[in-house]
Amino acid sequence: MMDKATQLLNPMKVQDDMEVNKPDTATRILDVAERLFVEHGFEATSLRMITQQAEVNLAAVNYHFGSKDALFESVFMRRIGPFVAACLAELDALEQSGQALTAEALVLTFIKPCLMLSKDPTKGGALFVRLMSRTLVENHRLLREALNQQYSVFVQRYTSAFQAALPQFETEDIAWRMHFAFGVMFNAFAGNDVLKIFVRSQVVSARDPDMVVKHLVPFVVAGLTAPV
Amino acid sequence: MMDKATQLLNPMKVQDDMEVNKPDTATRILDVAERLFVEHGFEATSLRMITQQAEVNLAAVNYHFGSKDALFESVFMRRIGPFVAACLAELDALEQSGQALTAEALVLTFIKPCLMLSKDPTKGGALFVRLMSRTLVENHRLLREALNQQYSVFVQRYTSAFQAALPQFETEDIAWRMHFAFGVMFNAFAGNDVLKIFVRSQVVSARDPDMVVKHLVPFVVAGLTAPV
DNA sequence: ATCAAATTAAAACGTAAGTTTCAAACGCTT
DNA sequence: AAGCGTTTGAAACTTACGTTTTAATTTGAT
Repeated sequence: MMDKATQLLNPMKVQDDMEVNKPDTATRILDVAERLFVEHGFEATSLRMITQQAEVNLAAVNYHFGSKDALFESVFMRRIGPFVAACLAELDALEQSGQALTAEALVLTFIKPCLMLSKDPTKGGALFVRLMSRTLVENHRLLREALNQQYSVFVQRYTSAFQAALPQFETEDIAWRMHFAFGVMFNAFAGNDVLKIFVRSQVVSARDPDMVVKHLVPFVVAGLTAPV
Repeated sequence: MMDKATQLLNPMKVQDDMEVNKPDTATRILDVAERLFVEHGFEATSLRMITQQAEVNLAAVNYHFGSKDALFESVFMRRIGPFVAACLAELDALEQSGQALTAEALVLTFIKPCLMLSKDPTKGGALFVRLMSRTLVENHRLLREALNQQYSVFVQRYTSAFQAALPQFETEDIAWRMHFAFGVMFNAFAGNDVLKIFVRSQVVSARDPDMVVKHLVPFVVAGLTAPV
């Protein structure tokens, strides 16, 4: 298997393809797998569904990724790194800007990357947050280990920042509020709507990311800053 | 197959059992299936896992419920009806009590049934809300149809109530806030914690329902009543 | 042009899934 | 006690899954 670094050094390869802009096999698998994992979940998505829609051979998955488990990990890891990095960059920028460290400003450091991703199809679009959401409830063992080791800094940074922004609250209160706040935000961008179980067409279903943010920010900020 | 009504007329049957308090086959299947569906999801739970743990024969599932799909529907429907009824009863009680129709009071009409269920193992305990949560993201087609027809009144009643409690907001704003509010509440009781993906032990993980409520109510009420 | 490595293709493998079958056991009425 | 509908039990069936194997093909460097 040729590694990514080698591929990037030879971009002419794609020009030889008959079909223009058709990504290589591994990328096509990742793209289709991401969409199907989000739509149907990990277990309900078969390698045959993936390879058919990606127009690649069945064996290509095991050749490029090793196993279905490893494919899922690759799908997830492709997105999580850049996303966390974007959030931390926003945090850095805010802290070094000299602006007041308010709850709203902190919320926006998370929302802006979400919004950016939601609008960029090449970065998985709105699919990524939905993938996170599904991953959360499906609770993959392997993923937990890797994420704990690599991205615990994400929570630590936000915890410190919120403690600085909301000094009037105790650590435990802040933990609860962060728990709720990130929950709402993730579910909002993922389009999870409990009420949609019961009624057919909610206004909320038309999920324009900008509209989500417009209503989401006041709600979350109010929750975070509410008196105990 | 003997129907439930007939069974209830013959309670002596259980007394004949060697093992005391051992529910009948169908109930044992429902109980185990509920737990496994919550823990592993619908697709990842096999009928063989269920029947082994329930100590019943494999064919019993198809005999009593018809199919795995139908079993899931039975598992879900056993809980949703009483839960919605409990919420509506709280709503009725509140509206007829003459108390002020505040956002907090409305929130409590939802939270009290959640809390009640969470503490009653015979009613599925905390499992039910987690089942709702998983069902939401797994998005079963069959279930949607049934729920839309039966329980749209749930959303309608709460929508009317919140419109009365928050007359200063427009209908669309209220729809968004309800969307967020019910999302937080469901996820709180379901124990879904996005941050738990990144760090091993959150305080929130120790999920005492009373603690959840204590922190949840101020957060949700603040979000619902925040100025636009 | 040639050769070795990387990739793709087709087929088969072993396993586990949901479902079905049919006989045995049980429970209730007569 | 007999008979009949209900329930349970053990086994087999069909299908689909993830994976492996082997050969064909393509690719890139010599």
